[in-house]
Amino acid sequence: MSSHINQEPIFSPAQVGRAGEDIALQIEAAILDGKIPPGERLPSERDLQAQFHTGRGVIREALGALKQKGLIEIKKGAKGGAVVKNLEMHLVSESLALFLKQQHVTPDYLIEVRESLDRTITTLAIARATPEEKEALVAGAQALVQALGNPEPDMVAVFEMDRQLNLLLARMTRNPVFEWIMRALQSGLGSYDHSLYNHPDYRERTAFNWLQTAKGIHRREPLQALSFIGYHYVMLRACLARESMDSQGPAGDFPRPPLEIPPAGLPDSPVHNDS
Amino acid sequence: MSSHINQEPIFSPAQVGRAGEDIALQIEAAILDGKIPPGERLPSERDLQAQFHTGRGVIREALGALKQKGLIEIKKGAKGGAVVKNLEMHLVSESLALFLKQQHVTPDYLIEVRESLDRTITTLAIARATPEEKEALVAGAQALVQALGNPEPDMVAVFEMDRQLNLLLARMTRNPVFEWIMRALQSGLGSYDHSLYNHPDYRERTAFNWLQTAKGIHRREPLQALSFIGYHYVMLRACLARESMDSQGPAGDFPRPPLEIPPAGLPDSPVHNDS
DNA sequence: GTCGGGTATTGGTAGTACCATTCTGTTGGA
DNA sequence: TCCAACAGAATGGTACTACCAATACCCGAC
Repeated sequence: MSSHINQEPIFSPAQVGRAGEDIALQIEAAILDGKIPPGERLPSERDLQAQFHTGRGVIREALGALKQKGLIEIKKGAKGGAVVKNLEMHLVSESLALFLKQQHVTPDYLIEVRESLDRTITTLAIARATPEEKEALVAGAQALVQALGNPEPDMVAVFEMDRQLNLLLARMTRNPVFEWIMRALQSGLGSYDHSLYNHPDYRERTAFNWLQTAKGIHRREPLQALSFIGYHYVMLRACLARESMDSQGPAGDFPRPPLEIPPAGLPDSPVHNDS
Repeated sequence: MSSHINQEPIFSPAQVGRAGEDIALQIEAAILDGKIPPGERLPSERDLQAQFHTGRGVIREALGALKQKGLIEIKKGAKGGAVVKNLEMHLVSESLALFLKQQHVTPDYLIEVRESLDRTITTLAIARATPEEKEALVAGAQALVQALGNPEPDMVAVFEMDRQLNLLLARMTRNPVFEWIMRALQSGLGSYDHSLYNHPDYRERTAFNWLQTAKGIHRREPLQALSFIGYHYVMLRACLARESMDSQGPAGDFPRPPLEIPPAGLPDSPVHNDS
């Protein structure tokens, strides 16, 4: 049953001292070169042990490293073993999240990056997305507004709708790299973004602002869309600032947050609808 | 010699079936909670084996995972062992870079993202970097120009200088997330960027353009700096287009590249020097 | 005081044995 | 004929032992 990799010995015995890493690198290279396509099974640990002329512990260590990187998936039992799988985004995100945790990165940093990315993404989306996608974006934003109109909104669903809207927007750039970075940042930002929907003061304005952004994109009005994007981040920063004050100073009836928030209810009609 | 973690048993025996992961998670949590600060040594593998009531192989697997994540560093010999270290950014970036590699992203996508990122980074760097950093950037660009003035330039050194300039610029934003993304994209872009220095036609212009960019940042002239950034990517795209034509069509004396490149030798004096 | 070797500690590798899980094929009954 | 239950094989997971290799430290000879 060692005929999965039968063309010729892809792998060669490892050097001493770093056998585990060496083997992991060889297998990783074979995977990235496409010699072992996703879905294919690697030989069993005992077969690899024989191929590499090493102990099974070393093989397990190497496979463990690849599993950690997300390159393979290991299943037990007969017909189990290591299967090459497509890298999933969430692993990349996890790696970033780990880094952000240990470095104690404040939300400011993430918000800044996301705002700049959002601006580029919006511009590209206007230029490249199909009318159907733009309409889907507007429809999604309208659904978000509607969901928040409910006096007892399902917040989990709302968060997911927001997330999907962001990803759709990123996808509209026709550049997958934007979507990947966006996903990674989203998992890092996560809860911060949610706080915007948790405050009743910001909730409706945020959703309505999303709708305006979508409409701006649909009308192919970059400057308008960018204005709404900016307003989103103005609100997000103010919301987080208020939250941190709430948690530190004596909660209750302190003055309004330092950053003055424009009044709610941006008119829908003033922006001319005939494009 | 098990007194490094002597307050109380931080760790508890692991459940069966996923002992390795379980142990890795426990240690990781202890590290991220700050119970084991960076620089501290973990108990030896044999001590951990006793604490967790498990085999040494499992311990090695767990430590290997943490090492893979970059949370610890393992040294051999007496007084060796696993020491907690600060997460290095390049490891985190590697995660995204690995993903980009497996997805076979074309250079177009990466270039687009990098250009938009470069523009934001440049703007922020002008606003936030110290004068010393800006001078260092100019000095680095000058060194690059000088290195390429040599008829037989050390290309490896040139690539590294270019890389370092990019990272310095990203660091000047005071936002580590930009540096993270930059590093990830760099390791993905890598060789594409190098082609700019490999073509004699573009080599000097690229370095000179770097110098102009750095000077624009130093003079706090965002629009000028952005113009030079744009020119860099104009050249990069043209260079890659020519390369792909070279490799496909009959190489030799075909017409000039489709995208007309402005003449070399942008004047240094015309931009006013008195800021 | 300095150099050198011995020794203890610790990670790295090899190998074996056994357990747990999963699939597969066979067998026996309805 | 069909289906369910069981036995067996393949494979990863764990445990344990032994030994090798590198490193730091100590101690004695010079």
